[in-house]
Amino acid sequence: MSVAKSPTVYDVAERAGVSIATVSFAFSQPHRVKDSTRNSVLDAARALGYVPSASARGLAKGRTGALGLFSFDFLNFLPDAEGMKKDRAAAVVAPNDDCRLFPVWVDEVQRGVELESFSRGYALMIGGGNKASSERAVTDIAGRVDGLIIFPRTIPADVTRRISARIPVLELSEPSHNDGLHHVTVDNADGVQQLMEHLLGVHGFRKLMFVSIPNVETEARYQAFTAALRARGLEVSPVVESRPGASGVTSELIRNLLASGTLPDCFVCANDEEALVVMETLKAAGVSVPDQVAVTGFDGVVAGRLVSPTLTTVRQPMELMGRTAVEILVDAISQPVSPLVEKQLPVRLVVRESCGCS
Amino acid sequence: MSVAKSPTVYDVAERAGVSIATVSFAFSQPHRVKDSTRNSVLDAARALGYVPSASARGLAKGRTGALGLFSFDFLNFLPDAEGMKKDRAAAVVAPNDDCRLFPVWVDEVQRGVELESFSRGYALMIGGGNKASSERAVTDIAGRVDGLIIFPRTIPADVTRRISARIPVLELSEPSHNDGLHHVTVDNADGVQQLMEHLLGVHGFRKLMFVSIPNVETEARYQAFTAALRARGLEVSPVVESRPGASGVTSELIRNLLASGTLPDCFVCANDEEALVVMETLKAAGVSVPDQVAVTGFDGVVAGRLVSPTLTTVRQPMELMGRTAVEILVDAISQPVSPLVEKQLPVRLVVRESCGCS
DNA sequence: CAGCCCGATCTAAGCGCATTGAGAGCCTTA
DNA sequence: TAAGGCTCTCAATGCGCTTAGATCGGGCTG
Repeated sequence: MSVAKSPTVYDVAERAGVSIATVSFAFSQPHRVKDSTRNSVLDAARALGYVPSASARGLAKGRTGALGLFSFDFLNFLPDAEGMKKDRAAAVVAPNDDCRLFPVWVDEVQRGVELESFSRGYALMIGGGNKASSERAVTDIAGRVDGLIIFPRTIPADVTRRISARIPVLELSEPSHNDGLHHVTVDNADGVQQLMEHLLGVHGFRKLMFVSIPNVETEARYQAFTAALRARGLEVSPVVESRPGASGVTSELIRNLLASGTLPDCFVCANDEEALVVMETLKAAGVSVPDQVAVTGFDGVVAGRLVSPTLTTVRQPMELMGRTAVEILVDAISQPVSPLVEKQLPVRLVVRESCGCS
Repeated sequence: MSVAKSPTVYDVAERAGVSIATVSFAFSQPHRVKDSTRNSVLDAARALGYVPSASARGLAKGRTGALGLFSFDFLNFLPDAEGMKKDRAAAVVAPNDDCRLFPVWVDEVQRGVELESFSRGYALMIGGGNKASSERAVTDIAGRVDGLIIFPRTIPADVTRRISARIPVLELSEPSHNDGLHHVTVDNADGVQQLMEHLLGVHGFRKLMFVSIPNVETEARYQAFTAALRARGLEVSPVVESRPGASGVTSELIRNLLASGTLPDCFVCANDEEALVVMETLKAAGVSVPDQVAVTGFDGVVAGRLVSPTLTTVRQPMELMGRTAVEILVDAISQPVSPLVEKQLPVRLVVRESCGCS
């Protein structure tokens, strides 16, 4: 409210009858200042309502004391977001209760990043933005922090390269050769192998199809999928390619399979999001899951526990991924010449109903 | 990785053969610079990997372009957090699958804050910290932003007062007289009234007990609770006082009620968190919900949909609360002498199983 | 052709803090 | 008593950027 110019070190110094250096020391290096002096400085600061400017501090120290997380652009990413924004009134009365929109895995990772940052004394700067302003948005937040975490496939390589010359940058993705970034990811191959052992061994499925948006993450999962099939001498069907948000494509493919009577025993989806679309499509087509066909996912998002049947999946340790990322960045910040770190975390099979287990 | 000092406006200016002012203009006021000049500046910036320093910019402009959100201290707030941290290995294999810990309502509000901030071109600074360093932590983030959002009962009044003299501050709580803060809250009274109409009208309950940690929010809900009872001439039992995280207290009280055979028709809980504790306690005591006693909550968190029976509750428009908060702050930032805003948002009854509906 | 105006660019002065090197007292020690 | 060693404090400088005001060439007008 009050528009009074906010007090600075100068004001505090004057009121306490000392120099600004002493004020600064009183806060940052208490032992260098006599007790009585420090107290009078702190009193003056309190009386004036002094709040140190992080901008000035950051500029002077060459560090901001904050970490950055560049998030997906939910405004474009989430199918309903635009509609929700347009129809604000509707949102009031019928708030978004769709767990496919929140929390997604990004949110769980973010929670881990938050917790670990706070406990290490860093503030967290979260950025996001629409595609159009993407580069602007990311350099904007890069300029505010001492280290940056980014989600896979959100930022062009040349931009991350430029930023990583300034501060350490960690991407939550499979290591990419010589990209100058730290990496934290999960053991995709092992996860799929655990899953396939269950599907092939316990359920005895023989005909399985992989559903995926092709990218680096899903590629690793697909390789493990085909390897498991080949190891048992089973046939490998072509991938069912879906597209983000475009459930139309997936549903058309599934309808074709239905029409030709070539439905597999199980749809192995590259992630939970896909799996939920597939399940919805099957339900709409009157196909029973898991009686007529099984469905599995990968990630372990909350939505998978809310659908019926509940989703069998491979759970990623998302909070831990976030914490680990912070840990690596903090180390890199304190030791600027340390080598790039690439860490792979374990995953865990979560058997629920959609594979045919009860 | 590279420890090369990162380039500044000076470097860019030199390479482009212009003054630093021109570099600055090329970015912030493109129309003031001739096209050819601007291009050569941008080329130079790109070639050097220039990333503007937000600290310097913030200092020069007197604004940071970021909003702040001061979060609960989850490290102390969440019962399991400490254990999880200690046993990191366990967290890897058995990550936290408990929806009572995530997402809680705070997280949903945060999502709204994020989305609205991004779409308005603000970055979001998230702060948190342990109680010991609370004041330090909050002034730290206050020093980094142009406006601050805080959750109820997280920060002492004298601290918020001091900060609000510097930047606009909004608390997500019932307005408190003359505290110098903006407020966004929900219509607690209306929510409870909708709920009570359902419980008294549809279900015909006559004996209801209120379960609560007493504070400003729950007080408003309790008042509406007693008002509804009195309006129908029903008796008002004393509040069952619970304590955060201390399910022991609640369960002891409930056990007493059981022993004395004075179980009510329904436990009306001040929020979902309480309700989940009550349901768990009842289940442990072998009492069937909703057959022997009904339970209701308030908030509409995800966990309420995952328990069995699913939780009847009053849903707050959490994402909208976050968005609204940002909206108010952004206005306040652009018009420093505007009056304090207090906004109340509508809520909605969500009837599920725990009240006895199917 | 002098006088103006205007666009494009530059010069210079901070923004609020951290930090270095030096000064001012004061206490020890020889 | 002088010299040396402390402790506490200060003056001064720079961090990288924005921006008001000055400058400098044209192009126009009369």
